[in-house]
Order: sequence, then structure tokens, then C-alpha cells
Amino acid sequence: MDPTARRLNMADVAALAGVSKATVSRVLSGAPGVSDETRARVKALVDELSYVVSPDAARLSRGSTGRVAVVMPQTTTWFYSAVLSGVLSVLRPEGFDTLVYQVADDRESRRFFADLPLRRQVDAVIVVAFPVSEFEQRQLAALGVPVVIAGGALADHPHVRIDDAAAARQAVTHLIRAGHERIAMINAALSPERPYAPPMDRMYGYRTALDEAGLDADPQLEVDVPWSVTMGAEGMDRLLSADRPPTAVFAFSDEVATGALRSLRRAGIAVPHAISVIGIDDHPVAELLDLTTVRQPVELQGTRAAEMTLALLGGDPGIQPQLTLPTHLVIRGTTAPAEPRGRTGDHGTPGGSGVTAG
Amino acid sequence: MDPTARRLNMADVAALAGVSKATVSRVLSGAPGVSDETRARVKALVDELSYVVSPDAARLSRGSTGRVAVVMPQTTTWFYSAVLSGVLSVLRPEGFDTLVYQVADDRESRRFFADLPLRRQVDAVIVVAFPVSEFEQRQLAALGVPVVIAGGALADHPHVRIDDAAAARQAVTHLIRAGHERIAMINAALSPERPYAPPMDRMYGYRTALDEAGLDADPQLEVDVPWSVTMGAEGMDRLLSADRPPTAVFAFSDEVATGALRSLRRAGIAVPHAISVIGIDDHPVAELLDLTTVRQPVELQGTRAAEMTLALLGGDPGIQPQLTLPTHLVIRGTTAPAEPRGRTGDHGTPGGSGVTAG
DNA sequence: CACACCTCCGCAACCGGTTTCGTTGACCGC
DNA sequence: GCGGTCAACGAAACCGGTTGCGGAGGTGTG
Repeated sequence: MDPTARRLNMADVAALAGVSKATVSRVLSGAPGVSDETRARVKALVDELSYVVSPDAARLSRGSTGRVAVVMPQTTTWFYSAVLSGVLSVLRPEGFDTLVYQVADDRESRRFFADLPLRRQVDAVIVVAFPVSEFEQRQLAALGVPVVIAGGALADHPHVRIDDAAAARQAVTHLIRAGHERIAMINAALSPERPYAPPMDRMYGYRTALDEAGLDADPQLEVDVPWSVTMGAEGMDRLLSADRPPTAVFAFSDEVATGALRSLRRAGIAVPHAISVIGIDDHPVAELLDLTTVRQPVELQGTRAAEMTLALLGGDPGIQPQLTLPTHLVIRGTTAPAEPRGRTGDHGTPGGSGVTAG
Repeated sequence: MDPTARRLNMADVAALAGVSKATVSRVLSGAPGVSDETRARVKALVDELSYVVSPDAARLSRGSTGRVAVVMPQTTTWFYSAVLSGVLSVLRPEGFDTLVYQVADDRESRRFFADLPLRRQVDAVIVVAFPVSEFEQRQLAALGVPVVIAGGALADHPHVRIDDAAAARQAVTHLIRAGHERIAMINAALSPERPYAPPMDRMYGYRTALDEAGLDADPQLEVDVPWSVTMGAEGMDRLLSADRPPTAVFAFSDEVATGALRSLRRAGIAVPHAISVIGIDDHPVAELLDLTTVRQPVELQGTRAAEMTLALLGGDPGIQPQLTLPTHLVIRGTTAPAEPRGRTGDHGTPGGSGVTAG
């Protein structure tokens, strides 16, 4: 209330309570060595004055900051904001404050890791799903604090993620079981300049699934695009102009699949009758678009990563440092059995005004 | 590199450079009073050792934290994550670190404002679009730091937002011009317990537009639901069961509109032929669903709020403390002229397999 | 009754910087 | 050659806490 409240320090409180700073400090941190009576008296005074300790000063002497950094390439896409939400929901109740850093492109990334604003600023770092170069990896290690990876893996840092290859196989196998033989993949990479595991793993899963089914991969059916909706559309267009277009498409993510759907809609191609589409994520929009997908737990990856971080900070030895969360096939309306003969040119309800059937 | 790097302090650097801490400090902060030669020598040593000052220690003596807090009710929805992105993109280059607090429900809100983890922790607070009670407002003020509101307004804090009433009028007027007379509104509130301006303002704009056109408002055509996709669907269901269903629906936001579309699709009602739908936001999904909407600049509200914050911190007097950003009607495929006679029971392409026409 | 021991608490030294103030020495003008 | 200015720098006092150490007083034991 009182605007001057924030101006008083522990010495003032101590003076008012008729004790020493040390005692006030002990009371506030719950340390032993204070009589119940004194403790109560100080406590009462403290919240009458609505006094709070300065986190920075405390940090200085105690050594820990009570802060955790979250580093992600973007905050706007659903995946990242959901992971962030998971992280926050765990950290806040434990009294940790969360610093968020958005490192969008290579240029920002270079700058960020060069002058590393996290230095001496946080107790731990959670890195969410993005490619980290050798140099950046060293920089992270040099921070000297625990680093946890969410939605990926990096060196031997503890991590929580899904099995990307397995998820891809779930998706592709679903298409194969439906009788599809010409199955394309629209793959995505966050940045073309830096290696990033998920696209590679998903591609691997895709190829493996085809291989196991005795289908051979057609290079023309593998396209690679930056990760976004519009790029998904572009990828689909490329596939449609192939010599023999696919009857089914596996997209890197639901957002990419969404772009593919838009492209198909504009081309007047019926989904799923002419072409089946499947993604990965179970993005909220997937349900709206009736998109078949492989669901991954997203917010959960955030909460688990945060819990792991807390365990590391607490020196808890009994933690599982490498966590792989399960994925599930969610069958909706954008996949269907292959047509007896794959007549891919087949047009379905072009210009139709309804939204995908539920 | 060297893991011991983070262990050295300014005194060490000073000793190695053969100068005093004061000089090192001056060099690092670019303060005058150091010869060019000494400055260069210290600088060289500093980045050879890759030494960085401890932000906390600096804060302690300087007084400012170099940190800004962002408080929002959620991070997962597009609006909030986009605003956050805007804020981050401005603050980081200026050397500010951003603490993010997610205050989801009333309970969390009470806790958050009661023990206010921001105290003595940040230089300024950006509050993103959510209802703040009297008590919470006082708590914010008691922080003694600048408070900027994005996506709303609060007391006389500087803010940046859109004109919600005007945006609603843009939407409803579009429907009216298309000849609609029975126009419903699906309104949304973040939490039913606390007052929140945007829903009220949009409702006001809705009613005003109807009024100006000489149409009278039918209470049955005004429904209120929590803000989410599924709730939007529920709101639509309620409208469909009205005695005389509407021929057009104005939704509080695109997400709500999306739910409405899903509900209509499931009911087999053609959009826009039987019922037109319009939202507010221009959410990315709007383009995919071909949803007519009133676009508001979202990320821009974040960047502007951050700029305002910087200006306040910099003591810049020449700032415009109340900013209202323009909105624009984006006409797509979910709105159409009213049918000659509003035959609202008309079913359109039920079970159709196409996606909305582009 | 003396001595050991334990509890409660204050003193003061940190933590790692910033900043005020004063000192030193070079340079200037007369 | 001497007093005065000014630039460059160091000593030390902060900033606001935490914590090791030791002293005072009370209680239990021989």
C-alpha cells in the first residue's frame, strides 16, 4: 500500500522489531535459531509493513538466483507457447521466476550466445526444441548451470521429448494399412542452416516404415520446406506437380499439414477421397480441420522439463534424466483407404462451400 | 570456455589488469575518466577472460534491475503469445531481460498479487489484456514502477490497445450492409467473476451498430461464453436453438468464431449461405478457414507497449501514453449477403467433404 | 555449587559490483 | 619557477541481504 514500503530494508525492519538483521533474516528464511516468540513478533511486523526481501541482494549472498531461463526460437507458434505454459505452471508455484528469451534466427542466435545475457543470471536453462551449434553448445556448458532440453536432445544434457522416428512410423504405417502405396512426405526444418534432429528423425521413420512395407521411396515424393503454414502449401504444390502425384501425404507437423490442406482445397482436390493427409502434433486446429494426426504431449514436455530442472537444482539424484513421452495416432477425417486404383486427378466437390465433414 | 570463468569477479580482473575495481567498472560501463590506453587494455583482458559483470550485484548498487515483467492470463492462445513475441523483440535488443508470469485463474491471480513476486525484481511491468481487480490494481501501483497495459486499459496507466467498440461496429456494420437483420453475438469473457472491458465494449459496439441501423436487439441472440474454441461451439448451439435463429453471427474473437463454424458444420448448416460468421483478430487460422474478420494488430500492441515502457524508463517525456491502434475489416468467405428471405433452416452440402471454398 | 552444554541472538565479514570523493601528477599560464 | 586546472585513477563507503562465529543466559548433571 504505502508507496514507501518498498524503500525499507532489512535493517529498518530489524530496528523496528528491536532485533538484529541476522534475526530478521533467519525468520524470513525459516532458519532455526530463533525463539518462537521472537519469530512470531518479527513475522507480524514484516507483513504489517508488507516488507519483502530484495531478491537480488539475497542472491548476492546466497548464490542462487531463483530464476530459470527458457530459450526458444519463437513464442508465437502453438508448440512453443504450450511448452512455455507447461514450464511456467511448474516453476511459479515453486517460487521460481522465469526469464524468456526468443531467439528467432541465426543472426539473433549468434548474438544471443555470444553475449549470453543469462550469465550469472539464472540457476538453470531450459532449451526448447531448437538446433544448437557446436559453439553455442559450449557457451551453454560454460554457463555452469544445469541445462535441460525440452522437445529434443542435445549432447548429454537431460531432456524430455518424443520419439520422432516412431511418431513418423505411426503416421506412415496408418497410411500403409489404409492401402496407400504412393506416400509423400512434406518435411520441415526451422532453419536450413543448422542441423535439427526432429525433421531428420521423422524422415528416417517415414523411410523405415515404407521400407518395412516393401514400398520404395520416390525422391520426388520427399519435399523439404521451412516450417510454416504457407510453406506447407508450397510443398503440397510441388508434390502435385510430380509425375505421379501421391495418394497420401505425411506432413512434418499439423501446421504444415494445414498448409497442404489449403493447397488441396484450392486445387479442388478432395480430401481424403483423392488424397489423404496426416500430420503430427494434434494442434488445436487439427480437430477443427478434422485432421488425422499423431498426437504428442506438448504442455507435458514443458512440465516434465521443469520438474527435471527442479530436481537437478534440488540435487535430487533419483531422476530419470532422459525422458521419452509416448505419442498416439488420432484418426480423423483427412485419411481414408486408398481408392481401388489411385486416380489422383480425381476432383472432389470443387468450390464446395461446406467445411470439412466432422 | 573455461568453466572457472564465471567464478572470477571484478576484483580479480582488476588485479590482473593492474588497476582498481573502480577503473574496471568504469571501463565496462563506458563511464568517462579512464584513458584510452587503459580502457583498451582492460577491455582486451576482459574479453580474453570472457568476464561478465554479475547483473545482480550491479543492480544492487545501481538500483535498476534491467528486467521487465510481463503478466498475462495465459501464454497458449495466439493473442497472448503474439503480444509476448512483440514485447520480447523490442526489449531484448535493448538489453532488458523479460520475466513472464502466467496468471491463469482467479485463484492464481489472488496468490500472484498477494505475494507479488515482482517486488524489487523488475523496473517495469507490462500487463497484457486481463481484468485486474481493485485490490490488484493497488498492489500494482504499490510496486512503485511503471505499469503499461497492452490490449486493454487500466486506471490511468499508459496503454496501447484497439478500440473494441469500433471494431465490433466494423464487424456488425459489414453484416448489416450485406442485408442481415437477425444478427447474433457470441460474446466471451475470460473469467465470469471479474469485469473485463473488451467484451463489454464489443457488446456495446454491437448494440450501437444495430441501433444505428434501426434494428432491434433480441436478447435471445446475445450469448455469453468463456473464451475458447469449444465454448464458441456451445454458444452457436444455443443460438441455433433460439425461436428464430440468426442469419449472421458476430463472434467475440476468431477463436470463438472457429468454434461456431465447427458447430455449424456439424449441424450441416451452410456457411455463408445459410448463416454468415464474422470474428475479430485475424488469427492465423482465420485465413485457413476463410473466415471474415476484423483484423487487429497483435504483435504490434506488444512492441508498442514495450517501446512505451522503455520510454518511461528512459524518462522520455515526449511519449504518447494512450495509444489506440486501428483495425481493418478483412472480408473472406464466411460472410455473404442475406438470402432474400432468411430461411435459416436451410441445409447446405451436409456431409460435404471439401474444405471451405477459397 | 561448579561446570558443561544448549538455545537465542548480535557482530561483522562477506557477496560483487557502483559511485563519491580525494589524491596524484601532468600540463598550463604568468 | 610557482600556484592552479584538469584528467586519470584508487580507496572506501555503500547497495541489501546471508551466515559463521562467539557471547550471554538458562538449564541439566555430578
